[in-house]
Amino acid sequence: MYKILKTEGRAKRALFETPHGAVQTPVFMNVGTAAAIKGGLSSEDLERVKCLIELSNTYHLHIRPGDELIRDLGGLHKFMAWNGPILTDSGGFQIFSLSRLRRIKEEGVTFASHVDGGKIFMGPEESMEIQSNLGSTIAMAFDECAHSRAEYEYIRASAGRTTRWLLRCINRLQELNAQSGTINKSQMLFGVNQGGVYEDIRLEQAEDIAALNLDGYAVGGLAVGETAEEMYRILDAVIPILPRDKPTYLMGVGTPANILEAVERGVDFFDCVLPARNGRHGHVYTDKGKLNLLNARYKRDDAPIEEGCGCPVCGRHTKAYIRHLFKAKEMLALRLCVLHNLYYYNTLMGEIRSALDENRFARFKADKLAGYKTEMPVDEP
RNA sequence: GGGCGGGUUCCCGAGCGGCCAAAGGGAGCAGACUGUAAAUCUGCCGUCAGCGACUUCGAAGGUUCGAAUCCUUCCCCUCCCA
Repeated sequence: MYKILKTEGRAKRALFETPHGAVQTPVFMNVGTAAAIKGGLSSEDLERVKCLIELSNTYHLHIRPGDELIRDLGGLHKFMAWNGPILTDSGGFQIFSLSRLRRIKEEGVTFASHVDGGKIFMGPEESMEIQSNLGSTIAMAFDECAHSRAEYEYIRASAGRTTRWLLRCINRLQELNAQSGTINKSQMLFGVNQGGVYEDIRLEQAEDIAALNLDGYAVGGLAVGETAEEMYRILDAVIPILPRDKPTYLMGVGTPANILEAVERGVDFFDCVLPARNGRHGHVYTDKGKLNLLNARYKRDDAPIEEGCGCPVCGRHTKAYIRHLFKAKEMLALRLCVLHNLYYYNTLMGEIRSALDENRFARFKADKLAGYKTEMPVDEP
């Protein structure tokens, strides 16, 4: 299922086979939380920007339109007309991001729906049932993504609970996969490492879940307030503990620089809202750094976002035009920038894979990072 | 020709003796955004190098310790009546 093709230091170049197609890693998962890429992209656009795997969210689809409805309509793949692999996030992140609207207990979490304020209970079993109804390729274990500034004792308790929840996820998903009527009977499960910025908690929790023979292992709770250096430190400590013969997934990360650093440390899967959100906000990625197309300096710039870029946008449109679209509040502006950014990310991953294939990743990474400092605005390394 | 209501900082628009460089929008400029409550949020936005000074509220005079706010004249705009 997961086959390492090449390694360079701790970096892995692998092939992950799924019932919905093979995924070449390292890979960036394109985030379509509510079964759509924000900015007005369709599943057809995902193909155009070379997306290899899409990510949707359990919590959002459970609230609207409802996972049972999606199951009745044939599952998420059919619903959104995307035949490639889909990973569904468990709803765990919402425990963190809807912090004022929830209560956490051992059984699970009670949320207030951000849509209508109604109470929603979700525990490991509920999350698995929802993800089973969605029929995604990979289900994520229901975890708690605590804030990195949380107290040690809280993080310790939270990480322990995440491990106990994982055991319940495994059991429930096994049952669901065995049921008749289940859309994807070979739905896979990734567990999540937690522990904030505390290495001892991280390591202990990682050892606990590493013993569970999951389909993959995620590192969660990073890029949520700590510095990039702390994040890399945690990765340095945790990744070696996780099974090397299983894919690893750094949840919610990150900037191109973050991804390069994490690949070097052995991460296979990434996902991040940045390319889509920044695109909607007029920020676009290039090999020279991130550009803010809203800036007045692009008013008369008749060059594409990036010279030589093969995306559906750069061959046709200029920065001046896209800036005008933003100023005129045309939704095309958002769409064009998201298309470019996703293409940029997916292409970056392709370049990373080629570099690993040819054993020149270290050099590639150094060159790329140096390039990001060329233009004025650059993401935090 | 008579009458009503008006002219406020780039635009719209509040203010109607001191707490007014002047509310609020818009535009403009810049910043933020990392498992998406996010086509969002924040800051700046008369001039000068300052929490200080200077120049502004159609124009010119005047009243007052003090005026965008009151008075006089003038210029312009809207609407109504002839």
